[in-house]
Amino acid sequence: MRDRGFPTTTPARASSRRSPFSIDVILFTPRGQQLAALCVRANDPRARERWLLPHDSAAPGETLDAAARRIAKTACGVDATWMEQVGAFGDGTRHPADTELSVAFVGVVPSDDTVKLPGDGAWFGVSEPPALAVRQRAMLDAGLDALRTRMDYAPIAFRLLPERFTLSELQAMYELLLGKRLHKASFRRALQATSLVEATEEWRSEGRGRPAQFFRFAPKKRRGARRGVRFDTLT
Amino acid sequence: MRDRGFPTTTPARASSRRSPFSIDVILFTPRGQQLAALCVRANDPRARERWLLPHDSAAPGETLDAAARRIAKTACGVDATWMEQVGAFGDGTRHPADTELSVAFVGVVPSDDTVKLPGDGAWFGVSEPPALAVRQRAMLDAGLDALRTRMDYAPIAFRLLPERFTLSELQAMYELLLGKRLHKASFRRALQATSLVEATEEWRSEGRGRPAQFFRFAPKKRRGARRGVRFDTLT
DNA sequence: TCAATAGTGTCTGTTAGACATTATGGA
DNA sequence: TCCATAATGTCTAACAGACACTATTGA
Repeated sequence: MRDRGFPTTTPARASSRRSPFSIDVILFTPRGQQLAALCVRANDPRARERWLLPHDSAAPGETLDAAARRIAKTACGVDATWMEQVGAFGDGTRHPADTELSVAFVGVVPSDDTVKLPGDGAWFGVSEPPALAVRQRAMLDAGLDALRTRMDYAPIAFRLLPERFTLSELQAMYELLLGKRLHKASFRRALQATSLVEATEEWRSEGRGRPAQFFRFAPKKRRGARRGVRFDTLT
Repeated sequence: MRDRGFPTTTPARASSRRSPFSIDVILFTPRGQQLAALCVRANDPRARERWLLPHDSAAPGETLDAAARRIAKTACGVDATWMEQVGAFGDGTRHPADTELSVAFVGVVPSDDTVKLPGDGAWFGVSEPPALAVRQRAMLDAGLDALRTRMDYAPIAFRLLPERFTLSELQAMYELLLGKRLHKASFRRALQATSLVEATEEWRSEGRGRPAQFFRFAPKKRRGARRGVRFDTLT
């Protein structure tokens, strides 16, 4: 399943010609009440205790995005349900592939899909990351920042939920991704205003309290200009 | 002035070993009522009519940011007053340096500094860009997007104004950067709330109407949490 | 005086956040 | 019945946008 004819996620240093740049993937999944990031063990037998971000070089003719998705699938066994580029990292920092440059991608996989992980991978809670090479540590931090920043512009939370979900589940996912609690009534009002979800006829039966209605992700066209002059988070 | 011992901004293709990636700079300046982007003529005598974004490879030991600032200064003669990385571009698209990958940076220079431009450069209004290689065109578009997006998080407008400026000048700069008109009273209220500027004792004498007070950029600590649950511009 | 620009006061509709209340099922 | 969770109604403070008004200079 993991050998798809492409190089492995932790390429041997001894490869014939060194690649000019690596593509590194920061993959997140919900785990408990916080996010976890995927790391893999070093292939190098002398450094089996070191952890790395999944990375590889791009195959000839392969787009950056395709390479990142391939690396993610190789590392965790399933396709990422959302992925975007974070940026390029270099500046002479240390990287396990010894490349001058690395292009970081951030992605997510639903937690249901993370149960069976290839043997050399492990999920680390974002609050206790393993020791990484300097450049990969910078990419991990930037990946988490990018994930949270882009939540406002991409339907990331929905890509981590099943097709049908309750509003409480959706709110919990937003809280987990953002790392902070949200106000229930405000959350639902804001959600209502965006026309991102539509109610289904199904209700959840299990559990103790009042049943919750299931919703599905169904974004409507889009709304007019947002109000305001925002200077918000200036330096 | 332009020959600083580094490669020129439009390196000859015939260089001994091809660089693995280029660094490309999208430089903007206010020109009239809109932004203009800097392009340079191709060095290649067969293609003197082609335009390019300033680009080069990074020198050994040079950081990405330092290289981008050097390229910008070489291309327009003065230092950029703000610059950030946009991202990595590749995917097999055409690029004048024939590299597999390009790292784009976006920056700004005040319009006062753009009067004397090295001979092979020219400013193009963002609404009429010249024909560029596919990858550079993508970088130009992404650079403008990045500039406008990051205005809310970086004091870009202030980097395009002299140390002392009037609130009308500041608002005009925001309008030029964002490409849209803003409401005067709301603009000033929002500015007040951010504590980004402080008044000086100086007033502008010139001109017809009532004199305007000069302000200076002087950001105070930073404010508490911003309100709200924002889903704004979801897909 | 008028023209032009700077700066401010006030009103209104919208919304975030808080709180309370109702609704509905299981134990 | 009580408890737990879902869902909604109402109040308030903050704020964006609009408008009008005052202030101060030069022509």
